[in-house]
Amino acid sequence: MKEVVVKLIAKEVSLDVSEVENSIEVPPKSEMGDFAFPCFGLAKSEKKPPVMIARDLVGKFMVNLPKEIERVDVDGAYVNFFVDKKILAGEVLKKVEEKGFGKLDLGKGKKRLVEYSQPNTHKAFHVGHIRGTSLGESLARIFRACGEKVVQMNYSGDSGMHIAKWIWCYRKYHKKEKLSDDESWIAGIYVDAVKGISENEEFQEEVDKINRKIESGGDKAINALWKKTRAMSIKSWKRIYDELGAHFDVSFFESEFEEAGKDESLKLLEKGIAKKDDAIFMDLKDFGLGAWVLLRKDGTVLYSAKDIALALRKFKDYKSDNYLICIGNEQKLHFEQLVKTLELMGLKDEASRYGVLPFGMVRFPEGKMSSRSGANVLYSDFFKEVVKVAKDGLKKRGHEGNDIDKRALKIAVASVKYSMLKQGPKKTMIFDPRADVAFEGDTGPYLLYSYARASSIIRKVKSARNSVPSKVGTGVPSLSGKAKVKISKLEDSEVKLVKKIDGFEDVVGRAYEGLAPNLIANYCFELAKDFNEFYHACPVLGSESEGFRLALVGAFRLTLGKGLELLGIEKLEKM
RNA sequence: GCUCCCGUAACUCAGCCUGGAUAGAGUGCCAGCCUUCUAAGCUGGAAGCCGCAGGUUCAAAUCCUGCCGGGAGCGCCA
Repeated sequence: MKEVVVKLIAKEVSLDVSEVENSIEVPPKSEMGDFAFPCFGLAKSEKKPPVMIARDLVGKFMVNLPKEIERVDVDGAYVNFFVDKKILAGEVLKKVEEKGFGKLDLGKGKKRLVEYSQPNTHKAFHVGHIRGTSLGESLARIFRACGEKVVQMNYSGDSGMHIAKWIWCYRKYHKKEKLSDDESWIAGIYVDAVKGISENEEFQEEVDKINRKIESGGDKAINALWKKTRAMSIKSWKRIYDELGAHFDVSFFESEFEEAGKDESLKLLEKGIAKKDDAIFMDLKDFGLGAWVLLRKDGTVLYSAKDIALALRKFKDYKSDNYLICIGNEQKLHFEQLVKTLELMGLKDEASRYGVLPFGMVRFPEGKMSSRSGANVLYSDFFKEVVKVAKDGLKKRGHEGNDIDKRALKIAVASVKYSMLKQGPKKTMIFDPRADVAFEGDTGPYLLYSYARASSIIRKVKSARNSVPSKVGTGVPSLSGKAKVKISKLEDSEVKLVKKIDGFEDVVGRAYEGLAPNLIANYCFELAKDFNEFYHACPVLGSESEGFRLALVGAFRLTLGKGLELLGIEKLEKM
């Protein structure tokens, strides 16, 4: 539809097609038209006031209006175009039915590695991880929808000082307690360790000693304890990832990169790329990136060195056009230091393919949801609450059934993921469990509900068709859309919905370019809103335009379904 | 002190990349709508020096500069 308008304008104006295309806008109100062309920019070259240019253009357009355009109008310096809604609706329904709908080729042929989630063993999987996991998963899906080959990668911190602290604390204060895979117990010991060390400086020396023992692998008892507790943490993530619908093609652990990281650091020192004083470090002050320590003064390895080794592994085994890493804001500098170091190592090309998407912290409104793990809120504690709210909601509305727990969980996950994704990734987000887990308005459950409503209509038609097969040809129209549906005069809410559906691929493209799943989330909400307005204004079953409306419901359902998939939110046929 | 991010309605946020027509949602508040496809819904209303001050432009929430306020980071945590 837009192309028709573009062509029409380009013929009369001294701009080329792409310039016209970029300047076309959608008017703020639908009564003003479907497309608008502002004439301000032409004033200079035409040497005429914009208002007059607009008036002249409209005059020219009127002479030979293509059938897709109903009429043109002038409003100040704008030329407004009104398209034929029936033709538009027909085109949109046809487009949605096509196999490749929602698939773009912006990233065709591109290979990408996405690293995200990165939980630490022996520490809490907290709400910040939920944000990162949701973001990374959604991005991976968007990349794929745009034609990229994507490898989803997790990288977990199973080695390092935090492990030493945990083991130190367990052996010193909690030895009598039975090892448990209960998250809050595991996280609690870490918190206890941090507290203990901050109270007595000598304790850090004890921890350092354990750290050296872990790294050298010489102490059998410590090794066994590490192995066992590590496995417990990892086990607890499996359930979390299942619930969150996160998928990883490959999982790496820090412990795999200790040796290589150490070797690489020593090599850098030998080559004079790294420096040594107390510790071995990269001097990046000239680049405004400070100093980046690779090995401690006792020679043990830091996560910086491990990240270098990991990067080399990525380049070697997962050669990609882009290596994206999705991490918390507070680690931004660290990765800038990594990229600069790779550059200094002579890996300029690879370094330039490294991309960092830092996301903001998740905070809670003051005084709420504090937990024994400090400022962090554990995944399990938090989700228990949300699921309960979802289940109560289902019961309150009479949605019983033996799969109520399953549905409550899906609703809870949708709620949390949606509120994590609907905001721009950079922003520090204030997560108010009470508000964000409310299920009304701009929320995940609202999307699920809208989807379920559409599904319900379609179910009704199908069952009607099954029970009265003889009527197929007359009363109940085809759902496949292959049969032509008659489109009579459209209601406003129908037009609105059609136009919104039409905008889906555009949004996917922008989300892809901007690494911004929030655009898709916002779109899904608008789409659902338009559907609900339509749902209210236009009865489907038994109406005169049943055929068209059914097709429209189907198109909506399909589009929202694709949007939810890109967000990594599981659909629900029934609430 | 330096670097990065944020500042839009009472609250939580879109819009800013790529400047255009009276700045949009949701929540909360007020007033309505369930004998009709799921009321987790729909309709209407009140509510804004778009942090402040300059600059660029025919046109600035949007671009530039400075300031103010909040957050994060800045060598042996990850």
